[in-house]
Amino acid sequence: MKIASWNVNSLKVRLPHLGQWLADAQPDIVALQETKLEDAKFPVDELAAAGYQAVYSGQKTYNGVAILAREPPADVVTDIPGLDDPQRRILAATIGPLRVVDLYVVNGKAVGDEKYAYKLEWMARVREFLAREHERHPNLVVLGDFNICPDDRDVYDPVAWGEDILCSPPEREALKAITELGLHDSFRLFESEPGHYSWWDYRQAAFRRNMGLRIDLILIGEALKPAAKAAGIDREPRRWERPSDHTPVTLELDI
DNA sequence: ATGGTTGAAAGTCAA
Repeated sequence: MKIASWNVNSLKVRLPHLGQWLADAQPDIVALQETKLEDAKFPVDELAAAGYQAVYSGQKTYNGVAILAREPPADVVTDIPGLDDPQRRILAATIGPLRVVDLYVVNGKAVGDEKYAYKLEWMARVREFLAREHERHPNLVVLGDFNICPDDRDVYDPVAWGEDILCSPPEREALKAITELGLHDSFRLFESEPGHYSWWDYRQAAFRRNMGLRIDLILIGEALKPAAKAAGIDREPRRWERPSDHTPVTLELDI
C-alpha cells in the first residue's frame, strides 16, 4: 500500500498536476493540504473518474484538507473536539486497516507573532487529539504539511535559518511531543542524510538551487513500523509547469 | 536584510 501527502497550494490550479501524479505514482491513499476550496466546489467527479473516493474539509481562499483513497473512508472527523476553530486544517478517516489523520499545521508567520502563538496552541491541542486516536487505533498514520523542520538535516542552510519560523526550538519541541507518542517520522527510518526537502520557495530559483526544507511528513505508529518498506520524496511534480511549492512525499507499507 | 513569487481575489493577505 502506498500512502502520500501533498500540499497542492490550490486544488483548482493543481487538479491537472494531481491527476497526472495519481496516474504516474498509483498511490492508494493521498492526503492533500491547502486545497483552498469550499466543499461545494471539491472536484468529486474528476477524482472518482481517476479511481479515488474523497473526503474533504475546505473553505474559501485559505487552508483546506482532503483525503483521497481507493477504499471508502469511514468515521470522518473534521475538528479537534473542544477546539472551536474555523480554519480547516485537520481531517481524520479510517481507510481499510489504517486510521489516517491529515494535518495542515499553522505556518505561524514569524516567531513572536500572534499566529506563532496560535501555532503552538494548535499543536498542543493536536497532540491531545492524536494521543487519544493512537490509543484507539494502533495502526495510526499522521501526515501532512507540518510547517516544522524536524532538525537541521531538514534545512538547506541551518545557520541562515537559525531559530526562525519553521525551525524555532518551541516548534521543534511541539513536534517532538507528538513523535514521542510513538509516532515515527517514516522518512528517517530509511534516510539519515541531510539535503532531502519537500518544499522550495517560489522565489530566488530556490528549487533549482535545492534551497529547500523538509516540512511534509508521514508519521506512523509503533505498530506500523515493521510494515514500513520505503519512504520517498517525489520531486518530479515540482519540475512541472506552474507547480505547487511543495512536492509529494510517500510511504510504502506492506499491509 | 523582511527583499521576491504564487494564489485568491480584486486591495491586500497568507505562505
